[in-house]
Amino acid sequence: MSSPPPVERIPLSRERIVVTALRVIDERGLAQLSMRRLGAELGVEAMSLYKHVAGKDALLDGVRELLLAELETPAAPGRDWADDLLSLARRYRALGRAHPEAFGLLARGADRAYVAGRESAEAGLAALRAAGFDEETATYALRTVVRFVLGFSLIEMAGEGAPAPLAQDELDALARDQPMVAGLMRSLGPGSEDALFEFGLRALITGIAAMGPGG
Amino acid sequence: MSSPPPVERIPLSRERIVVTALRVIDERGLAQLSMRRLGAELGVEAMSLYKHVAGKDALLDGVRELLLAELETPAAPGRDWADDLLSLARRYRALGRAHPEAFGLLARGADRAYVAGRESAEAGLAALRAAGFDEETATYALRTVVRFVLGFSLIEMAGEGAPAPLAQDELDALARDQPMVAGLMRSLGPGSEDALFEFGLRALITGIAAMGPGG
DNA sequence: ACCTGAACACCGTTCAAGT
DNA sequence: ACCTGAACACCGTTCAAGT
Repeated sequence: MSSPPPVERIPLSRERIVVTALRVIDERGLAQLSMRRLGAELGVEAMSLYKHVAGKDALLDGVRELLLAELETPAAPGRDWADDLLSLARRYRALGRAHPEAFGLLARGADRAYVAGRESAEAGLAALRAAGFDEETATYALRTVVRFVLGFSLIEMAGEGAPAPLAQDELDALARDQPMVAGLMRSLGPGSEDALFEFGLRALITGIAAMGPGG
Repeated sequence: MSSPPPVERIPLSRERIVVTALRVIDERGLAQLSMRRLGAELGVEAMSLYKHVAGKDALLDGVRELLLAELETPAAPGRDWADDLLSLARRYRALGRAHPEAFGLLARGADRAYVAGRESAEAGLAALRAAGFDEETATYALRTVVRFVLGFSLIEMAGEGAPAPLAQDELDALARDQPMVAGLMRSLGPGSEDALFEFGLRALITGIAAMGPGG
């Protein structure tokens, strides 16, 4: 009876810490995440976090896992292997668009993406084998698509808002000496990312098809 | 006569600072580069650097330019557009292998790569146009290859030495539920990067060829 | 058991002062 | 003109002390 009312404060836990870290990154940017700020966000001193995560690197490992957990949706099986790979690639890029500030974390330890997306990956490999690809070619095909989309998105998300800050004299020299490159530079910018992604993905799938049993 | 012997000390300059910064990154890693350490390396207090570079971000801009300047070699024209694109891609990846620690800087402001590699880029575009590709398709083809190789290398260089630190229980679950993905995981590692790169590049070129006038 | 305060060894950057 | 010293507002992390 004389004890105080139940405290509002939810106890710290690794999960609460990691979820809050991702939210801070989403809202303020990766560079703004510090142990001290994260502690403040949780109503706690920074030093308390160390009871639940080994350090900042371990915290970022947790954020990466959380991110990749979002990748896997109950992927409906596609009509064929090409459909499966297109779907996997597009869901990957959508993850980047949902968390552009955090996406850079996925550059390191990219192999964990296969565990996170294991159901989609298994379906993709099965579809490739069913179409007559041998094990090695099927493996390379899937790894190539994953590498492409991860690399593509990393650069896209890192580029955010820095289109082409070239000095005027550089642009003039370019227009004089390499006019086609100058034309290409003008086409750069966020507006062309969707088309570029689909172009590259289509080229890759076409090229992979040519390496299969029928190619 | 009474003046001291000419000082050994070379005066600071933006170029000396940037060149030294790249050396520090190459030798000790990007995370180890600080204004204070760089000053020490140059025999100067950190604060003196601010007379020559606006800040750490401007310094890293300079390092990126220095890096990209290495990309351009007097590229002998290839036999055809596919040859030109293959050569550009391989020189890009070689740059990554030469400076794995610094390569991550190229994720941001990736468009500057076209200026740095402008001679190769112009040659590639010219070869595509000569083969009958229209301007838009030629532009997308070149941009796709550049994006692919930059993204591929970024992930490769960021991965350095972290093959697949999966826990045993994760591996067991994977072998049970997604055996093909488990097989794929075993194939990961630095030893397969060359083959993966060539596979992806070949697929991409094949797919691009199929989008050209003869496809 | 869980959280805190103080401390350590660092950061990037500014600015008045020295030479 | 060029460099420095001291300072400011931060970092990640450790550890003895508090509750």
